[in-house]
Amino acid sequence: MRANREHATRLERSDWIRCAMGVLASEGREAVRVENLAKKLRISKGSFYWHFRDREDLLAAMLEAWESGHVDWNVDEREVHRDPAGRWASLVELLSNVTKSSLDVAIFSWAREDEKVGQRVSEIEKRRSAHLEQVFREIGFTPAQAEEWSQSAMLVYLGWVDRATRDATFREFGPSLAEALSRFVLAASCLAGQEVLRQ
Amino acid sequence: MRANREHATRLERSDWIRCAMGVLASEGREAVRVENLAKKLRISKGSFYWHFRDREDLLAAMLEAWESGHVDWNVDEREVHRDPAGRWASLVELLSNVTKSSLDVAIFSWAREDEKVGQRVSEIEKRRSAHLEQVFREIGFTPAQAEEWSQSAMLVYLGWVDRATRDATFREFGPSLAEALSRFVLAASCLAGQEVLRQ
DNA sequence: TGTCTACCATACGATACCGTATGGATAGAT
DNA sequence: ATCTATCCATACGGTATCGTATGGTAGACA
Repeated sequence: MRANREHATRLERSDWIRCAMGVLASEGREAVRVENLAKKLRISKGSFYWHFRDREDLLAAMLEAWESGHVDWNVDEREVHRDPAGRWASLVELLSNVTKSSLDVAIFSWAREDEKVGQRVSEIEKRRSAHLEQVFREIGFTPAQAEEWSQSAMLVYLGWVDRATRDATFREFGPSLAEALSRFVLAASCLAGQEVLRQ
Repeated sequence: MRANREHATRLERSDWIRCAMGVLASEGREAVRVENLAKKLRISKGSFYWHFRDREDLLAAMLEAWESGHVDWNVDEREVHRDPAGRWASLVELLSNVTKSSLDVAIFSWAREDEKVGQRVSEIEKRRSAHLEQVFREIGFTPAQAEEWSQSAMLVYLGWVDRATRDATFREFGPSLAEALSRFVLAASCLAGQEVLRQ
Protein backbone atom coordinates (compact mmCIF):
# COMPACT_ATOMS: atom_id res chain seq x y z
CA MET A 1 0.00 0.00 0.00
CA ARG A 2 2.05 2.88 -1.29
CA ALA A 3 5.36 1.65 0.07
CA ASN A 4 7.24 3.76 -2.40
CA ARG A 5 6.94 6.84 -0.25
CA GLU A 6 10.07 8.96 -0.34
CA HIS A 7 10.13 11.48 2.42
CA ALA A 8 7.88 14.45 2.40
CA THR A 9 5.13 13.05 0.22
CA ARG A 10 1.83 14.72 0.77
CA LEU A 11 -1.33 12.75 0.62
CA GLU A 12 -4.86 13.53 -0.37
CA ARG A 13 -8.22 12.10 0.59
CA SER A 14 -8.19 9.57 -2.19
CA ASP A 15 -4.89 8.12 -0.98
CA TRP A 16 -6.36 7.40 2.41
CA ILE A 17 -9.50 5.95 0.86
CA ARG A 18 -7.56 3.72 -1.50
CA CYS A 19 -5.41 2.43 1.33
CA ALA A 20 -8.45 1.89 3.53
CA MET A 21 -10.22 -0.05 0.78
CA GLY A 22 -7.24 -2.36 0.51
CA VAL A 23 -7.24 -2.98 4.22
CA LEU A 24 -10.99 -3.53 4.21
CA ALA A 25 -10.72 -6.10 1.47
CA SER A 26 -7.84 -8.00 2.97
CA GLU A 27 -8.34 -7.68 6.70
CA GLY A 28 -11.94 -6.68 7.24
CA ARG A 29 -13.64 -3.61 8.59
CA GLU A 30 -12.23 -3.86 12.07
CA ALA A 31 -8.74 -3.41 10.70
CA VAL A 32 -9.47 -0.06 9.14
CA ARG A 33 -8.41 2.14 12.02
CA VAL A 34 -6.82 5.51 11.57
CA GLU A 35 -3.61 4.73 13.38
CA ASN A 36 -3.27 1.47 11.50
CA LEU A 37 -3.72 3.18 8.15
CA ALA A 38 -1.31 5.95 9.12
CA LYS A 39 1.30 3.33 9.90
CA LYS A 40 0.81 1.68 6.53
CA LEU A 41 1.03 5.02 4.77
CA ARG A 42 4.04 5.97 6.87
CA ILE A 43 2.47 9.18 7.96
CA SER A 44 0.91 10.54 11.14
CA LYS A 45 -2.68 10.79 12.25
CA GLY A 46 -2.43 14.54 11.78
CA SER A 47 -2.79 14.01 8.07
CA PHE A 48 -5.86 11.86 8.51
CA TYR A 49 -7.72 14.38 10.60
CA TRP A 50 -6.87 17.05 8.09
CA HIS A 51 -8.60 15.13 5.30
CA PHE A 52 -11.40 13.57 7.32
CA ARG A 53 -13.67 14.81 10.04
CA ASP A 54 -13.45 11.48 11.84
CA ARG A 55 -13.39 7.76 11.22
CA GLU A 56 -17.05 7.72 10.29
CA ASP A 57 -16.29 10.22 7.57
CA LEU A 58 -13.77 7.81 6.07
CA LEU A 59 -16.16 4.89 6.27
CA ALA A 60 -18.88 6.88 4.54
CA ALA A 61 -16.45 7.85 1.79
CA MET A 62 -15.46 4.23 1.39
CA LEU A 63 -19.03 3.11 0.98
CA GLU A 64 -19.59 5.79 -1.63
CA ALA A 65 -16.46 4.77 -3.46
CA TRP A 66 -17.69 1.20 -3.57
CA GLU A 67 -21.13 2.26 -4.72
CA SER A 68 -19.90 4.40 -7.56
CA GLY A 69 -17.18 2.03 -8.63
CA HIS A 70 -18.77 -1.36 -8.39
CA VAL A 71 -22.30 -0.98 -9.57
CA ASP A 72 -23.13 -3.37 -12.37
CA TRP A 73 -19.87 -5.07 -11.59
CA ASN A 74 -17.80 -2.41 -13.24
CA VAL A 75 -19.19 -3.33 -16.59
CA ASP A 76 -17.87 -0.41 -18.45
CA GLU A 77 -20.06 0.81 -21.28
CA ARG A 78 -17.14 1.19 -23.61
CA GLU A 79 -15.97 -2.37 -23.51
CA VAL A 80 -19.35 -4.03 -23.42
CA HIS A 81 -19.65 -6.86 -25.82
CA ARG A 82 -22.41 -6.42 -28.28
CA ASP A 83 -23.50 -10.05 -28.26
CA PRO A 84 -25.28 -11.23 -25.10
CA ALA A 85 -23.31 -14.46 -24.87
CA GLY A 86 -20.11 -12.47 -24.84
CA ARG A 87 -21.46 -10.20 -22.13
CA TRP A 88 -22.39 -13.21 -20.06
CA ALA A 89 -18.99 -14.77 -20.57
CA SER A 90 -17.12 -11.63 -19.63
CA LEU A 91 -19.30 -11.22 -16.57
CA VAL A 92 -18.54 -14.74 -15.46
CA GLU A 93 -14.89 -14.09 -16.16
CA LEU A 94 -14.96 -11.01 -13.97
CA LEU A 95 -16.84 -12.63 -11.14
CA SER A 96 -14.61 -15.66 -11.00
CA ASN A 97 -11.70 -13.41 -10.08
CA VAL A 98 -11.65 -13.65 -6.32
CA THR A 99 -9.26 -10.82 -5.62
CA LYS A 100 -11.51 -8.43 -7.47
CA SER A 101 -14.52 -9.67 -5.55
CA SER A 102 -12.95 -9.78 -2.11
CA LEU A 103 -13.93 -6.18 -1.56
CA ASP A 104 -17.53 -7.16 -2.17
CA VAL A 105 -17.34 -9.75 0.56
CA ALA A 106 -15.90 -7.28 3.03
CA ILE A 107 -18.63 -4.79 2.21
CA PHE A 108 -21.30 -7.44 2.64
CA SER A 109 -19.87 -8.39 5.98
CA TRP A 110 -19.93 -4.77 6.97
CA ALA A 111 -23.53 -4.47 5.78
CA ARG A 112 -24.49 -7.22 8.16
CA GLU A 113 -23.37 -5.18 11.15
CA ASP A 114 -24.75 -1.83 10.06
CA GLU A 115 -28.39 -1.37 9.16
CA LYS A 116 -27.89 1.68 6.95
CA VAL A 117 -25.03 0.13 5.05
CA GLY A 118 -27.17 -2.93 4.56
CA GLN A 119 -29.91 -0.93 2.89
CA ARG A 120 -27.54 0.77 0.49
CA VAL A 121 -25.82 -2.46 -0.39
CA SER A 122 -29.19 -4.03 -1.06
CA GLU A 123 -29.93 -1.25 -3.51
CA ILE A 124 -26.77 -2.01 -5.43
CA GLU A 125 -27.62 -5.67 -5.44
CA LYS A 126 -31.02 -4.96 -6.92
CA ARG A 127 -29.37 -3.10 -9.76
CA ARG A 128 -26.95 -5.93 -10.28
CA SER A 129 -29.80 -8.40 -10.39
CA ALA A 130 -31.60 -6.29 -12.93
CA HIS A 131 -28.49 -6.12 -15.04
CA LEU A 132 -28.06 -9.86 -14.89
CA GLU A 133 -31.69 -10.43 -15.67
CA GLN A 134 -31.37 -8.34 -18.77
CA VAL A 135 -28.39 -10.37 -19.94
CA PHE A 136 -30.35 -13.56 -19.43
CA ARG A 137 -33.24 -12.21 -21.42
CA GLU A 138 -30.92 -11.34 -24.26
CA ILE A 139 -29.36 -14.77 -24.12
CA GLY A 140 -32.70 -16.29 -24.91
CA PHE A 141 -34.51 -16.97 -21.68
CA THR A 142 -38.13 -16.08 -21.24
CA PRO A 143 -38.73 -13.13 -18.88
CA ALA A 144 -39.88 -15.41 -16.10
CA GLN A 145 -36.95 -17.71 -16.50
CA ALA A 146 -34.53 -14.81 -16.76
CA GLU A 147 -35.74 -13.57 -13.41
CA GLU A 148 -35.43 -16.95 -11.82
CA TRP A 149 -31.99 -17.58 -13.25
CA SER A 150 -30.64 -14.20 -12.37
CA GLN A 151 -31.67 -14.78 -8.77
CA SER A 152 -29.98 -18.15 -8.73
CA ALA A 153 -26.88 -16.79 -10.39
CA MET A 154 -26.66 -14.05 -7.78
CA LEU A 155 -26.80 -16.59 -5.03
CA VAL A 156 -24.15 -18.73 -6.66
CA TYR A 157 -21.93 -15.71 -7.02
CA LEU A 158 -22.40 -14.72 -3.39
CA GLY A 159 -21.71 -18.24 -2.24
CA TRP A 160 -18.71 -18.53 -4.47
CA VAL A 161 -16.92 -15.41 -3.25
CA ASP A 162 -17.86 -16.16 0.33
CA ARG A 163 -16.22 -19.53 0.18
CA ALA A 164 -13.34 -18.59 -2.05
CA THR A 165 -12.31 -15.78 0.27
CA ARG A 166 -12.12 -18.26 3.12
CA ASP A 167 -10.57 -21.28 1.47
CA ALA A 168 -7.52 -20.78 -0.72
CA THR A 169 -7.68 -24.26 -2.21
CA PHE A 170 -11.24 -23.61 -3.27
CA ARG A 171 -10.07 -20.64 -5.26
CA GLU A 172 -8.41 -22.87 -7.83
CA PHE A 173 -11.75 -24.21 -8.94
CA GLY A 174 -12.77 -20.72 -10.00
CA PRO A 175 -12.04 -20.97 -13.71
CA SER A 176 -13.46 -24.45 -14.10
CA LEU A 177 -16.56 -23.51 -12.17
CA ALA A 178 -16.96 -20.41 -14.27
CA GLU A 179 -16.65 -22.44 -17.44
CA ALA A 180 -19.09 -25.07 -16.23
CA LEU A 181 -21.62 -22.47 -15.17
CA SER A 182 -21.26 -20.61 -18.41
CA ARG A 183 -21.70 -23.75 -20.46
CA PHE A 184 -24.64 -24.82 -18.37
CA VAL A 185 -26.50 -21.57 -18.66
CA LEU A 186 -25.94 -21.29 -22.38
CA ALA A 187 -27.18 -24.84 -22.83
CA ALA A 188 -30.21 -24.11 -20.69
CA SER A 189 -30.97 -21.00 -22.68
CA CYS A 190 -31.22 -23.15 -25.82
CA LEU A 191 -33.84 -25.25 -24.12
CA ALA A 192 -35.61 -22.24 -22.71
CA GLY A 193 -38.39 -22.22 -25.27
CA GLN A 194 -39.02 -25.91 -24.87
CA GLU A 195 -40.03 -25.67 -21.24
CA VAL A 196 -37.84 -28.63 -20.47
CA LEU A 197 -36.41 -27.30 -17.28
CA ARG A 198 -39.67 -26.27 -15.74
CA GLN A 199 -41.84 -28.90 -14.29
CA MET B 1 -29.99 -14.23 27.11
CA ARG B 2 -30.76 -15.59 30.53
CA ALA B 3 -32.73 -12.63 31.74
CA ASN B 4 -34.45 -14.72 34.34
CA ARG B 5 -31.55 -14.46 36.72
CA GLU B 6 -32.71 -14.15 40.32
CA HIS B 7 -29.96 -13.03 42.57
CA ALA B 8 -27.12 -15.33 43.45
CA THR B 9 -27.27 -17.59 40.44
CA ARG B 10 -24.01 -19.26 39.69
CA LEU B 11 -22.95 -19.88 36.16
CA GLU B 12 -20.89 -22.49 34.48
CA ARG B 13 -18.75 -22.54 31.35
CA SER B 14 -21.61 -23.63 29.14
CA ASP B 15 -23.71 -20.63 30.20
CA TRP B 16 -21.02 -18.25 29.01
CA ILE B 17 -20.57 -20.18 25.80
CA ARG B 18 -24.27 -20.25 25.06
CA CYS B 19 -24.57 -16.53 25.64
CA ALA B 20 -21.49 -15.84 23.53
CA MET B 21 -22.88 -17.92 20.67
CA GLY B 22 -26.04 -15.88 20.70
CA VAL B 23 -24.09 -12.65 20.57
CA LEU B 24 -21.88 -14.00 17.82
CA ALA B 25 -24.88 -14.94 15.70
CA SER B 26 -26.74 -11.68 16.18
CA GLU B 27 -24.01 -9.08 16.49
CA GLY B 28 -20.86 -10.61 15.07
CA ARG B 29 -17.56 -11.62 16.50
CA GLU B 30 -16.50 -8.15 17.53
CA ALA B 31 -19.42 -7.95 19.92
CA VAL B 32 -18.34 -10.98 21.91
CA ARG B 33 -16.32 -9.20 24.56
CA VAL B 34 -16.11 -10.36 28.10
CA GLU B 35 -17.49 -7.23 29.70
CA ASN B 36 -20.33 -7.15 27.18
CA LEU B 37 -21.25 -10.75 27.93
CA ALA B 38 -20.99 -10.16 31.66
CA LYS B 39 -23.45 -7.31 31.33
CA LYS B 40 -25.90 -9.48 29.43
CA LEU B 41 -25.55 -12.25 31.99
CA ARG B 42 -25.85 -9.72 34.82
CA ILE B 43 -22.69 -10.89 36.44
CA SER B 44 -19.14 -9.61 36.77
CA LYS B 45 -15.97 -10.36 34.84
CA GLY B 46 -14.70 -12.22 37.86
CA SER B 47 -16.94 -15.10 36.91
CA PHE B 48 -15.64 -15.13 33.37
CA TYR B 49 -12.01 -15.35 34.35
CA TRP B 50 -12.84 -18.11 36.73
CA HIS B 51 -14.28 -20.26 33.95
CA PHE B 52 -11.93 -19.18 31.14
CA ARG B 53 -8.24 -18.54 30.93
CA ASP B 54 -8.81 -15.56 28.65
CA ARG B 55 -10.94 -14.41 25.74
CA GLU B 56 -9.13 -16.71 23.33
CA ASP B 57 -10.13 -19.62 25.51
CA LEU B 58 -13.78 -18.69 25.06
CA LEU B 59 -13.43 -18.26 21.31
CA ALA B 60 -11.80 -21.65 21.01
CA ALA B 61 -14.60 -23.22 23.01
CA MET B 62 -17.14 -21.53 20.78
CA LEU B 63 -15.56 -22.89 17.65
CA GLU B 64 -15.55 -26.36 19.13
CA ALA B 65 -19.18 -26.03 20.10
CA TRP B 66 -20.05 -25.06 16.56
CA GLU B 67 -18.02 -27.92 15.13
CA SER B 68 -19.60 -30.56 17.28
CA GLY B 69 -23.10 -29.19 17.02
CA HIS B 70 -23.45 -28.20 13.42
CA VAL B 71 -21.69 -30.81 11.38
CA ASP B 72 -23.92 -32.30 8.72
CA TRP B 73 -26.34 -29.52 9.48
CA ASN B 74 -27.55 -31.09 12.66
CA VAL B 75 -29.09 -33.91 10.73
CA ASP B 76 -29.82 -36.13 13.62
CA GLU B 77 -29.62 -39.82 12.92
CA ARG B 78 -32.81 -40.52 14.79
CA GLU B 79 -35.07 -38.37 12.72
CA VAL B 80 -33.52 -39.05 9.35
CA HIS B 81 -36.02 -39.77 6.67
CA ARG B 82 -35.54 -43.08 5.04
CA ASP B 83 -36.40 -41.94 1.56
CA PRO B 84 -33.81 -39.69 -0.12
CA ALA B 85 -36.36 -37.22 -1.42
CA GLY B 86 -37.58 -36.72 2.10
CA ARG B 87 -34.04 -36.17 3.34
CA TRP B 88 -33.48 -33.62 0.63
CA ALA B 89 -36.71 -31.85 1.43
CA SER B 90 -36.00 -31.70 5.15
CA LEU B 91 -32.51 -30.42 4.45
CA VAL B 92 -33.89 -27.65 2.28
CA GLU B 93 -36.42 -26.91 4.96
CA LEU B 94 -33.68 -26.60 7.57
CA LEU B 95 -31.40 -24.47 5.44
CA SER B 96 -34.13 -22.06 4.44
CA ASN B 97 -34.50 -21.07 8.09
CA VAL B 98 -32.34 -18.01 8.33
CA THR B 99 -32.25 -17.67 12.07
CA LYS B 100 -30.83 -21.15 12.39
CA SER B 101 -28.21 -20.39 9.79
CA SER B 102 -27.19 -17.00 11.06
CA LEU B 103 -24.64 -18.60 13.32
CA ASP B 104 -23.07 -20.17 10.25
CA VAL B 105 -22.69 -16.79 8.63
CA ALA B 106 -21.03 -15.33 11.69
CA ILE B 107 -18.63 -18.25 11.87
CA PHE B 108 -17.79 -17.89 8.18
CA SER B 109 -17.11 -14.23 8.66
CA TRP B 110 -14.85 -15.08 11.54
CA ALA B 111 -13.10 -17.70 9.42
CA ARG B 112 -12.24 -15.05 6.90
CA GLU B 113 -10.27 -13.09 9.46
CA ASP B 114 -8.53 -16.01 11.12
CA GLU B 115 -6.47 -18.50 9.14
CA LYS B 116 -6.78 -21.35 11.61
CA VAL B 117 -10.51 -20.95 12.00
CA GLY B 118 -10.76 -20.92 8.23
CA GLN B 119 -9.10 -24.29 7.95
CA ARG B 120 -11.33 -25.91 10.52
CA VAL B 121 -14.45 -24.45 8.98
CA SER B 122 -13.36 -25.74 5.60
CA GLU B 123 -13.12 -29.21 7.06
CA ILE B 124 -16.69 -29.01 8.23
CA GLU B 125 -17.78 -27.77 4.85
CA LYS B 126 -16.13 -30.71 3.16
CA ARG B 127 -18.12 -33.06 5.33
CA ARG B 128 -21.28 -31.16 4.59
CA SER B 129 -20.58 -31.38 0.88
CA ALA B 130 -20.01 -35.10 1.15
CA HIS B 131 -23.28 -35.49 2.98
CA LEU B 132 -25.10 -33.53 0.33
CA GLU B 133 -23.45 -35.45 -2.45
CA GLN B 134 -24.65 -38.67 -0.92
CA VAL B 135 -28.20 -37.38 -0.81
CA PHE B 136 -28.01 -36.43 -4.46
CA ARG B 137 -26.72 -39.85 -5.38
CA GLU B 138 -29.60 -41.42 -3.57
CA ILE B 139 -32.04 -39.12 -5.29
CA GLY B 140 -30.99 -40.53 -8.62
CA PHE B 141 -28.11 -38.49 -9.94
CA THR B 142 -25.05 -40.14 -11.39
CA PRO B 143 -21.95 -39.81 -9.20
CA ALA B 144 -20.47 -37.13 -11.41
CA GLN B 145 -23.67 -35.16 -11.45
CA ALA B 146 -24.14 -35.62 -7.72
CA GLU B 147 -20.76 -34.05 -7.14
CA GLU B 148 -21.50 -31.16 -9.43
CA TRP B 149 -24.92 -30.54 -7.97
CA SER B 150 -23.77 -30.75 -4.39
CA GLN B 151 -21.15 -28.10 -5.12
CA SER B 152 -23.73 -25.87 -6.70
CA ALA B 153 -26.20 -26.40 -3.90
CA MET B 154 -23.55 -25.50 -1.36
CA LEU B 155 -22.88 -22.26 -3.16
CA VAL B 156 -26.56 -21.45 -3.37
CA TYR B 157 -26.92 -22.10 0.34
CA LEU B 158 -23.95 -19.89 1.19
CA GLY B 159 -25.24 -17.15 -1.05
CA TRP B 160 -28.72 -17.44 0.35
CA VAL B 161 -27.78 -17.09 4.02
CA ASP B 162 -25.29 -14.36 3.20
CA ARG B 163 -27.94 -12.29 1.55
CA ALA B 164 -30.81 -13.20 3.83
CA THR B 165 -28.83 -12.15 6.90
CA ARG B 166 -28.30 -8.74 5.34
CA ASP B 167 -31.64 -8.03 3.76
CA ALA B 168 -34.77 -8.63 5.80
CA THR B 169 -37.10 -8.34 2.82
CA PHE B 170 -35.11 -11.00 1.04
CA ARG B 171 -35.79 -13.36 3.89
CA GLU B 172 -39.43 -13.67 2.90
CA PHE B 173 -38.50 -15.40 -0.31
CA GLY B 174 -36.94 -18.23 1.67
CA PRO B 175 -39.82 -20.70 1.56
CA SER B 176 -40.63 -20.08 -2.10
CA LEU B 177 -36.99 -20.32 -3.05
CA ALA B 178 -36.66 -23.52 -1.10
CA GLU B 179 -39.67 -24.96 -2.82
CA ALA B 180 -38.46 -23.91 -6.26
CA LEU B 181 -35.02 -25.33 -5.65
CA SER B 182 -36.45 -28.53 -4.33
CA ARG B 183 -38.77 -28.92 -7.29
CA PHE B 184 -36.01 -28.10 -9.72
CA VAL B 185 -33.53 -30.59 -8.32
CA LEU B 186 -36.08 -33.36 -8.15
CA ALA B 187 -37.07 -32.67 -11.74
CA ALA B 188 -33.45 -32.64 -12.80
CA SER B 189 -32.80 -35.92 -11.06
CA CYS B 190 -35.48 -37.52 -13.24
CA LEU B 191 -33.61 -36.39 -16.31
CA ALA B 192 -30.27 -37.42 -14.86
CA GLY B 193 -29.99 -40.62 -16.83
CA GLN B 194 -30.84 -38.93 -20.06
CA GLU B 195 -27.83 -36.66 -20.10
CA VAL B 196 -30.09 -33.78 -21.01
CA LEU B 197 -28.49 -31.23 -18.77
CA ARG B 198 -24.93 -31.87 -19.74
CA GLN B 199 -23.74 -30.54 -23.02
C1' DT C 1 -20.43 -24.87 64.17
C1' DG C 2 -16.30 -23.97 61.92
C1' DT C 3 -13.84 -24.69 57.74
C1' DC C 4 -12.99 -25.42 53.02
C1' DT C 5 -13.99 -25.12 48.19
C1' DA C 6 -16.05 -23.09 44.39
C1' DC C 7 -17.51 -19.13 42.56
C1' DC C 8 -18.05 -14.14 42.28
C1' DA C 9 -17.21 -8.68 43.11
C1' DT C 10 -14.25 -4.90 42.81
C1' DA C 11 -10.35 -2.24 42.16
C1' DC C 12 -6.38 -1.75 39.55
C1' DG C 13 -2.70 -1.28 35.84
C1' DA C 14 -1.76 -1.81 30.94
C1' DT C 15 -2.85 -1.13 26.19
C1' DA C 16 -5.10 0.44 22.05
C1' DC C 17 -7.69 3.54 19.89
C1' DC C 18 -10.23 7.97 19.27
C1' DG C 19 -10.29 12.88 18.49
C1' DT C 20 -8.17 17.64 19.71
C1' DA C 21 -4.83 21.21 20.22
C1' DT C 22 -1.03 23.44 18.80
C1' DG C 23 2.83 24.38 16.39
C1' DG C 24 6.05 23.26 12.23
C1' DA C 25 7.14 22.70 7.38
C1' DT C 26 6.60 23.67 2.42
C1' DA C 27 5.10 25.45 -1.90
C1' DG C 28 3.16 28.96 -4.61
C1' DA C 29 1.62 33.80 -4.97
C1' DT C 30 2.86 38.64 -4.63
C1' DA D 1 11.90 37.70 0.38
C1' DT D 2 7.81 37.32 2.72
C1' DC D 3 3.22 35.72 3.34
C1' DT D 4 -0.41 32.52 3.23
C1' DA D 5 -2.78 28.33 2.58
C1' DT D 6 -2.16 23.65 2.84
C1' DC D 7 -0.68 19.79 4.90
C1' DC D 8 1.72 17.23 8.60
C1' DA D 9 4.02 15.95 13.51
C1' DT D 10 3.46 15.45 18.27
C1' DA D 11 1.62 15.63 22.66
C1' DC D 12 -2.39 15.15 25.21
C1' DG D 13 -6.89 13.68 27.46
C1' DG D 14 -10.66 10.44 27.25
C1' DT D 15 -12.70 5.85 26.81
C1' DA D 16 -13.10 0.88 26.18
C1' DT D 17 -11.30 -3.41 26.94
C1' DC D 18 -8.10 -6.70 28.56
C1' DG D 19 -6.27 -9.50 32.30
C1' DT D 20 -4.76 -9.62 37.40
C1' DA D 21 -4.99 -9.28 42.30
C1' DT D 22 -7.28 -9.65 46.26
C1' DG D 23 -10.84 -10.28 49.11
C1' DG D 24 -15.98 -11.78 49.90
C1' DT D 25 -19.86 -15.20 50.12
C1' DA D 26 -22.60 -19.37 50.15
C1' DG D 27 -23.20 -24.04 50.54
C1' DA D 28 -21.03 -28.75 51.53
C1' DC D 29 -19.15 -31.34 54.89
C1' DA D 30 -16.57 -32.85 59.00
